[in-house]
Amino acid sequence: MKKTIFVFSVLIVALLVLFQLSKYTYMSGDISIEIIIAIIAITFFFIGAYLKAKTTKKEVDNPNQVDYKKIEELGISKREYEVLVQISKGLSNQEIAEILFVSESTVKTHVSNLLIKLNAKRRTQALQIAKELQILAY
Amino acid sequence: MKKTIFVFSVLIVALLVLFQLSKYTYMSGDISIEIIIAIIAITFFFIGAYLKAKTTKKEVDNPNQVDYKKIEELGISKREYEVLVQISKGLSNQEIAEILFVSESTVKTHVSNLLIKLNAKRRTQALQIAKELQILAY
DNA sequence: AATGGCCTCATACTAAAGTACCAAAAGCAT
DNA sequence: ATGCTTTTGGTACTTTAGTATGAGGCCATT
Repeated sequence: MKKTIFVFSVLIVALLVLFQLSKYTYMSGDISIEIIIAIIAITFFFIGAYLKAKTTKKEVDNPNQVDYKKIEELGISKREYEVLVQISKGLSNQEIAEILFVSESTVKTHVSNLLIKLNAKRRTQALQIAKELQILAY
Repeated sequence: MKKTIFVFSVLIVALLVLFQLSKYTYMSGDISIEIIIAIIAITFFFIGAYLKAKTTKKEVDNPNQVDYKKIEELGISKREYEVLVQISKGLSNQEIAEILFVSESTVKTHVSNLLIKLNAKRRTQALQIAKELQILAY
């Protein structure tokens, strides 16, 4: 909200500056009216594009971002989360073990803890729940 | 591409029209220069916003849609796809069997065929590949 | 120094998942 | 009607996945 007010304030100031500038340059006869209008058009074209990008950015990013607070809330540890990420890549416990340089037993332990914390019965269900909770990026 | 050319053509024409309009109205003295500039600013502000929205829309929609052509290309049947959808919901073979009113054996057959067609070793990998191929919605 | 949380690993299970192979019924297009 | 694909289902088997339990090491906090 504060940002919105700031942006619009800047916009209004810019508009007023352009008014004065246009008057001055037109009076002095240095620059033709066409160029002034062109500059204004281009300027506001990019301002419009920029603001639209800003407002839509959150909608675009939101479903693709990880809610780290929720991970903490669920009591999921760093290592457990790493395992979860590997599961989402479709890897087996053995493959995850090799990537994380631990034994398959360790991976199984992490997976079991994950299933409990995510209240899931299977790893596929864990993935679905994790995505619903925005814990995993797509 | 064709759209882009069309849009920019319209933009240039609009700009030229505004040039002439500004000249005429300024000469006749009906409207002050400030109002002309304001109109141009507002107009191009919205044009910029509109174009930005157009270009980002595809990026937003794209990752959330199903590519049915690709499903056909892979030779995945209706029933097999139904099973794939249930897998993505985190269900077990037994649960899928109950939902689709078939035996667990049938589900296993479908899953095996799916894994071959998606070139996956596990159901979790099948999910990852399916999402990469945009066969599954998020 | 003791406590608690995390990571590690092992053993011994049980439960799913997945493979291979076969086969019959159903739906569909020529 | 005759192929063709899909769907269905079974048996027998192997491989992963997941549970339960215990235990040692590490590290930060108290």
